[in-house]
Amino acid sequence: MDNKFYITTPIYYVNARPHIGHAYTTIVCDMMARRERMLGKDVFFLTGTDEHGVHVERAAQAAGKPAQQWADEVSSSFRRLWDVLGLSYNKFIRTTDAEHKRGVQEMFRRLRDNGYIYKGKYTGQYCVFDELYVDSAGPGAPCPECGRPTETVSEENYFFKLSAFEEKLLKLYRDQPDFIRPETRRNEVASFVRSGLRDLSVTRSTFRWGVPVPDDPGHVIYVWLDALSNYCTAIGFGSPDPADQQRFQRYWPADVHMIGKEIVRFHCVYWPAFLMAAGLELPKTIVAHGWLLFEHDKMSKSRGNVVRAETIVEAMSRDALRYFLLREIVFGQDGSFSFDALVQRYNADLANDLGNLASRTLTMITRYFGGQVPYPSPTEARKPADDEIAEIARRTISEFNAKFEKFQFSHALETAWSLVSAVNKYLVENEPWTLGEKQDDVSRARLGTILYTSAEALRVVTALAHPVIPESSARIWAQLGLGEIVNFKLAELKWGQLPLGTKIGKVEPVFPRADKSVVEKMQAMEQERRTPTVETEKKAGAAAQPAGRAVEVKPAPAPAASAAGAPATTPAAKAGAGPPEGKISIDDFAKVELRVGQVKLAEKVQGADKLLRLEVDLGSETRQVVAGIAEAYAPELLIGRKVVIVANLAPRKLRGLVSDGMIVAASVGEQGKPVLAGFLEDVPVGAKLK
RNA sequence: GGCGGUGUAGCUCAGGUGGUUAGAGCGACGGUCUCAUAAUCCGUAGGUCGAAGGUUCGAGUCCUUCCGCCGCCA
Repeated sequence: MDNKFYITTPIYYVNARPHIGHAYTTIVCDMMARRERMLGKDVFFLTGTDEHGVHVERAAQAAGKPAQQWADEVSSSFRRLWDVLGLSYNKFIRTTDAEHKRGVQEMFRRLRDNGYIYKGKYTGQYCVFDELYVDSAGPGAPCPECGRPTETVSEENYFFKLSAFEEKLLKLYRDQPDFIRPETRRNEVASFVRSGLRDLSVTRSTFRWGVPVPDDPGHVIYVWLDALSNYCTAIGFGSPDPADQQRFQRYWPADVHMIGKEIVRFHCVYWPAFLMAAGLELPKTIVAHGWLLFEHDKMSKSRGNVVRAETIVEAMSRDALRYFLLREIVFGQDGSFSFDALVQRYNADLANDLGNLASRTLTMITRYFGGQVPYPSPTEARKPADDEIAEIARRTISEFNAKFEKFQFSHALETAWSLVSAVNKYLVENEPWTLGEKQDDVSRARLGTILYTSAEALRVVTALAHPVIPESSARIWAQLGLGEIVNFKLAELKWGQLPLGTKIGKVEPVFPRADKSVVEKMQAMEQERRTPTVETEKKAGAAAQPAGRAVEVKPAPAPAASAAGAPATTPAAKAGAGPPEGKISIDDFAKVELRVGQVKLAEKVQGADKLLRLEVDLGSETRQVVAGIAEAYAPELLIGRKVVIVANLAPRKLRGLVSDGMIVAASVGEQGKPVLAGFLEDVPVGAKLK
């Protein structure tokens, strides 16, 4: 078997700045890359940025910058973050790189030469915002992605014969069950393909910011074909240079494409179809992880927090963040992040368990044996407890590796920590400190055995955990007197390799305990860094969707950005010279347009217990508003009622319905029962509140 | 609406092919030790395993229906 390992992150779309969700994806890959390197593989770890498309063009425009300059700036902010996090990527690709563009054109040519591209005419609905053709929809129908009205267009495009791959893809999913992980994603993809594939439009002529189609520069290549090709172009595909070609031969196909669950379809349907059409090998496996959600901060008013990785690194450490993400979140599922959970996990596992084990073990070796790893007694001073630890360690190594192979990172770490617990218990039960007071030979031999056992177990855990906590594990390793951990061959790890008589290094705490003030510090840092520009999330500011452009439909961080997310979660705008902490200025309030409206129609939303669809007359116009008040108000009782509407809230889609505005209500009691705002005197429809 | 998944202690999760009193970690509470980062270690927490039926000598573990949540698709 060949000895290479090629792993990729998605390339991140540069219409928004990086946040902890992007960091999560990339950290997982970094950890896997480090582990494979430790196992002796020739690793190529790729990440980068996706920089074409109308969103970028638009974001740059809003910022008053040329598209390339905008892309340069955002791309470098990603790169900076990866460097702050100490990630070990081998290459950072940008889709605006000349080599990449050349490679994409080569990919297009191959598809065309192999007969999978044809020119056709599309007439139908198109969402300009998402660059998306909406099939089987009438004029003006809402975009399924963003809810904005679609436009009717008729244009000539190049199409890819995706329909020709239906059977081949289904066969692929059958024959290679690990092609898509986890299984639930594979089921989704298979059922999608089974329902029939349409040919895919793979060029656009409505904007310029992209890779031109070879021999037909009036068209640019659709962003997905452009973006996905990065996995090949980054390692030399499409280059005339023999060295590049050799590199491509060496590393392709990818061993792992790591992606977020929102871009599964593109990677598991389109990408393999493109590759088959181009006559290239398919990646070994595509792994979709879940999203990182942010818990509401219970100590203050509920509000959505977008946490930045830099804050955690600065207030705690890189390893604290890495450990948390990999241990706390069950890989593949959505996970929730909170500062409290982070600190708690750090203290419990890293400071109290592992850190303290290192500290107590190494201190005793220093004190009782002058800093030299003692000899374990072969016979007389040996007890069953010592062999039990050795046995647990052996089991831990194999279980840890098995879980890792199955991408069960959190469970693997749990397994490793069970060894830490066992050793802490072993120390209490065997009381080496009591033996340390005695000078007789038997006591000395017993003491040596105990401390050797403890130190050796510490070594095993440290080696296993190194990919996850590279810096602190390196320090423990050095304190054990073992030199550079990166030189260690993980494949050879087994019990009993700690050299006897090793002179241990200077002992110092690796994981200083974090107290509550660290949480406050991080919260304050986030508060401070939060700019007046509110970058909102699609899903009520709750989900950080790390990887995909498909859902990164945020507007650029433009000056006048308004909240498009959950109305209740708008963080207080804060500027250096602004109003006092927690207050807003009259100007801020003036941004909110509140108007009196009259309910003309109210009905339950199918399939949603809490939602009502309302049509509200605002005087000048009638709006559709979807409100979560069905449990408190019967629809028929609302008709004719005058309510207060937030009139300038960006439209949002709920259960497939566009909600254009928000109804104002008090939230009462623990259940947050809504009580609609109203007036004691009669007021005209359309009146503005101020 | 179709398909798929899921619902186990306060929280996060384990619980192949059904079998004694349903588990772990964290948190909480009480206690202990003192080598160690006020860490470790021990004990306690009494969860109708979403609900109701069914199959079975026996079901968290299989079947049916219902409810909740989630995903994909339409």
